[in-house]
Amino acid sequence: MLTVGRIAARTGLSPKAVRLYEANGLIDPPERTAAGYRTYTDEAIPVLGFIRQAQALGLSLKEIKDILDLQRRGEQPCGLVTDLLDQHLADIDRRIADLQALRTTLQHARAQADQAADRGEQALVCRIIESATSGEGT
Amino acid sequence: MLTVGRIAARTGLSPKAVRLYEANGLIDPPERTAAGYRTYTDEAIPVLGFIRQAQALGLSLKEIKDILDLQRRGEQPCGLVTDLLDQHLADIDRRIADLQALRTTLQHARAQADQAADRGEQALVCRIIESATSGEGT
DNA sequence: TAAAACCTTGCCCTTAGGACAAGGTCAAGC
DNA sequence: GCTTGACCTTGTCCTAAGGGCAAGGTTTTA
Repeated sequence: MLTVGRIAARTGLSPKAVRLYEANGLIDPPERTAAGYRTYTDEAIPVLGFIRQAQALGLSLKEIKDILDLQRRGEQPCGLVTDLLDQHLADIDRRIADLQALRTTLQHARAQADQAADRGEQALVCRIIESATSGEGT
Repeated sequence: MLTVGRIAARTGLSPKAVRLYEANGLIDPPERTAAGYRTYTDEAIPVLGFIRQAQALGLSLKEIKDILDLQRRGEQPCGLVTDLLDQHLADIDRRIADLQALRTTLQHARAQADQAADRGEQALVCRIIESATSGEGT
């Protein structure tokens, strides 16, 4: 009997995650035993694998659901998928740039630390942070 | 009267954020008017500015609180600050590397899209995602 | 004096589950 | 047949850092 724990183990997910995908409409609710246990068929395995892949590409559960919904309605989701991939690519570029700017700011702040340590200075809290004049968050 | 809205505007924060910092112990609870309005003194302004700076460097509220607690106890927080900065620097390097790997994977997946579009293929959902064989999350 | 603009607390919402509780159920061994 | 351990069920609370809204009280301005 392919219970939630077993199918989770087979797809590298946690049982909780599998139930969450069901609750969020990414996978169809499986049959239940008389006692209420979820019983999956092998058909569910590749769908869960797909979800894992898509998540690894940075897609959110909602985006993955939209893709799966399209496909379940018999439409070809490739257009949506390419759009999403393009968006995420642009987003990742932005985030990399932000992190690199932050890295520079942090390094600058860190460099002040040693100098300040020598002089035993202190400003409001620690000159190290206050001297970091321009920093954009993630 | 320096109300929460005014001090928030003066420090570039939202009133909600200022109240949150108070609830989380980053700033001291200010005096209240008879009606219960928070009334700040000018002394609170640089502290809020410090919080903003530290956040811009990627520190969490909890980390910032630890720094401020040290300082309020009269100890010099520079040691903690340098430790935190070093940790965040290493963390940022990891995240940049992860994002760059993800970017490569995404680009690979995206490149498949156009080819698949030509052939009108479809796999489980869309070959685009399933062909992205190795992808590590953020 | 009346209305606009501000303040108060409290609650629900966001992501993608993790941890835990209380209780029911299945599989194995004796 | 029965026990025990491993598994399942639902439900709740928790994460970070607030945003948004509601109901109601206050201050300020016209």
